[in-house]
Amino acid sequence: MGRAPCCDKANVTKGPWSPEEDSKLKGFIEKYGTGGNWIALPHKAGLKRCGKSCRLRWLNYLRPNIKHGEFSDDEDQIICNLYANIGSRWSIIAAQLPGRTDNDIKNYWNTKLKKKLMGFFPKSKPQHQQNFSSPPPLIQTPSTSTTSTYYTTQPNFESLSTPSSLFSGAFYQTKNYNPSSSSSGEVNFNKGMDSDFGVGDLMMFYNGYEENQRSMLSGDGFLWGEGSVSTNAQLDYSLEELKQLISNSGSTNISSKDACSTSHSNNLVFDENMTQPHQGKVMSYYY
DNA sequence: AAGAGCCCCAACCGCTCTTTT
DNA sequence: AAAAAGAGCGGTTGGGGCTCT
Repeated sequence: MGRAPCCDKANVTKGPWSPEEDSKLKGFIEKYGTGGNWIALPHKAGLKRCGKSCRLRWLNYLRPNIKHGEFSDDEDQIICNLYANIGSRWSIIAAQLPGRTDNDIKNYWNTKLKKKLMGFFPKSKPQHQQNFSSPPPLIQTPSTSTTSTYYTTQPNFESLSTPSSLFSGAFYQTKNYNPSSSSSGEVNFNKGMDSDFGVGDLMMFYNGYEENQRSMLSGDGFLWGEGSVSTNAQLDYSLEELKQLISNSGSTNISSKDACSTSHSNNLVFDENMTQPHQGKVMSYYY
């Protein structure tokens, strides 16, 4: 038996929101809150909209302190860094960028940032590659007001200085790597870790050469692949310089530097002490 | 000036996860 | 413990606006 629809699809308005609808929704939520029930909210607010649609509209557009418009270089860096570490976990990435929504970041990544970064990648594999015979090193960095906990295969991306430095490490998205959230706002990366190994799809970038590989996720939460990961050619350009390079030339001809930066500019921290029964180490994310 | 093609982004869809009954 | 309901997430789409020819 299929699941009942969340709303009567025949009797709900779809498409762009009108100013009247916006003001009704905004006014209602400001006065009464969401009541923890989005499904019932449109009826109470006098809107012919699906609850999910109301939620989306509120979260992505109407709620206070939403930031629209140009992303700053700092925001670019944070997005790139987190994407390189955790993949398309937009909600988690959005939590690091006050005022930005997951939808915004997702759109920005898909339409602009990805292209901006890809524009730098040569179409050939790098000369030097390094095989992982053991789990990759962890990053431990001081945190600011927010703390994220992930693991990475790359020592760090120095200030996210350039696209190629961003992606010279493993660039992965694995099906077994799904953070779950608790009501306290803590996200635990413990799914799929009950067994000793999980196998997921690993996407890797060899300084621009993209390919899918199989990856292994061990019981203690480390991920490493069967393939190799580029470690060369970090480019210490500022984002502004990169933008200039993009605009100046379609072909990139950038001298390489050491790929492995040693400074720790991000705020990803691995808490080795956090464990859960039967589930090995836990990756935690606080915000 | 007009048509075609492209780009961007708001919104939808369908799925999984969490909570409630 | 199981089922149902609700919340949240990520992928995808469609249309409006912009740019190019």
